[in-house]
Amino acid sequence: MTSLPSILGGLDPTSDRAVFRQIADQLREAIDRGRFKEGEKLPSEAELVEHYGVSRMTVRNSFSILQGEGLVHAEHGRGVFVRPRPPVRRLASDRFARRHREQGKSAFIVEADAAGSHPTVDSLEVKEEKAGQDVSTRLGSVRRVLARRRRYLLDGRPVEFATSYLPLDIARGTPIAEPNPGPGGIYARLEELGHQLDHFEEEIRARMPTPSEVKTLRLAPGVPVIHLIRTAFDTAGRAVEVCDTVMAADAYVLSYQLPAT
Amino acid sequence: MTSLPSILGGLDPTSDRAVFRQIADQLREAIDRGRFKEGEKLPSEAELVEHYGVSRMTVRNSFSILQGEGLVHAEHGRGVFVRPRPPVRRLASDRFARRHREQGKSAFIVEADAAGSHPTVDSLEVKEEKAGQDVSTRLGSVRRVLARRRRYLLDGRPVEFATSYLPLDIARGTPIAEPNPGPGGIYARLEELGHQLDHFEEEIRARMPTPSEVKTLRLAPGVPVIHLIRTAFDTAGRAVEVCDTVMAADAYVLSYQLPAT
DNA sequence: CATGCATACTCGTATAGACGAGTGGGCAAG
DNA sequence: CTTGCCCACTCGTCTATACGAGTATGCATG
Repeated sequence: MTSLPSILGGLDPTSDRAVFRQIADQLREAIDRGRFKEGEKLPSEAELVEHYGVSRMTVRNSFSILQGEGLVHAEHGRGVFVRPRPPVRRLASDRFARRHREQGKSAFIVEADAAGSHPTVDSLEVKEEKAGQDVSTRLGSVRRVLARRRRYLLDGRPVEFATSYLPLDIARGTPIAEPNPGPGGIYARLEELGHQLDHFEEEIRARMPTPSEVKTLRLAPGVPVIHLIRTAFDTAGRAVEVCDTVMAADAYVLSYQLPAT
Repeated sequence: MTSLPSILGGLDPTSDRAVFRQIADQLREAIDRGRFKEGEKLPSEAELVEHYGVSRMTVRNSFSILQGEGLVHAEHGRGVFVRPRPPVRRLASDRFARRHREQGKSAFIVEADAAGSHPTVDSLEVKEEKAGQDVSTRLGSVRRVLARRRRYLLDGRPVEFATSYLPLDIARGTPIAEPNPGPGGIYARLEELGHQLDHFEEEIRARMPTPSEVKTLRLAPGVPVIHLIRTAFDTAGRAVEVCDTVMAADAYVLSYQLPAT
């Protein structure tokens, strides 16, 4: 183990930059330079207190900055570690192409298998409920909807939480209202029911997670979520489904292909 | 002003939830319920110390949680305020359609004007430089590129920082290498130069900002960035431009339209 | 009336100390 | 050798205090 002073330097008392920021800066730089590698343990609070000659709260303050940036994570009783960048899942813009649907398996399963990961779907809930303001508007002023909630996991890690909303007059009494809608998912069923799909509209936001999202996605501090709202339109121009998806941002790259016409 | 106890309730000493989390929970809920409105000042640290009978650091700890969630922001000497949700800028997926280009103004200016905001572009830098690993790969192993850097502001607020990279054999000595490339932007110039555009590819990530991004975008704590990398392809299948964009996530909603074929 | 300063109130930074709780290694007892 | 406990080390939470610095308000002075 290399000695601390050789990695971390000292403080500049003349600087007007707060001490805890200077410490955070030095740790961040050391991480960026690879002096501390992914998954590696940073010096303990006590060691940094010793090295810099500051109080423990000041060191903790520095750590909390890095934690907020998603650079490190603390483990109670073990130490503070450089957060490994987890493998990412790519979502291609053609993931809902009919040709994929025709193969029967869901987009999530197919992609995960291809990437060599072990996909799971859990906490499936299917029920009728009152439509929220936003969903109601998007679906064209419907009052009640069928809601399909599910959570996706990759190698045991939750990465995505999604809810599909469908108008009752379309979904009630069909396979769509079943926990397992069958091969090709609900888009395949919609087309069988005569709702030929025309196009999708996707809205993307990024923000910090709510506490409840932190819980269901087991998010580390400093990890934002990608909030995607997709509306499916049939050839008659009617919105037949709204899918509200919250993804752990550190697990995803979205990819879109746009024509230049 | 309503009295604090009527809004905030007390602590549960039997709970194993940390005191500062309980306080954060109560404040968060009060904000969600609209007891504290956008832009409104929360009770001061001193008031909360009084109300809950805890030390100041504990209260500050609560605030720092809410700040990390992007719910509130502190102003030195003034107080802690509920962060207003700023007006968002929508990026439609047809924003690079040729018909828009033909009108001459840049997409950013047109959209901002339409939304009634006052758009600005600053810190324009145009220079030749060595291509980074990623850019080089995307452009097909070029070594040096023309880099065009600019920052976009809306009503004085920086919302986006973008860099375009173009292969030198395409851009050198053309209007693209000028600070102002002329009406329709560089895509119009590319087509005039014989590089008929075929399609774009966009990759989207979300993450917490680096300190340097916090600075140039003047980001509040708890605001993630959307990182968008767009590659433009001509009809010959060659990548003719890579545009690397970092956006303040609280200022944007991206919108894409996908065919269902 | 206008200016400017004093002052009270705000958050920012830092110290020092205390106890709790999770983790892991070593040692002693079986 | 295995089991189980103790202990050292780690981060988590909380208190109490101190001083600095930005903001706003009102009052005194000109």
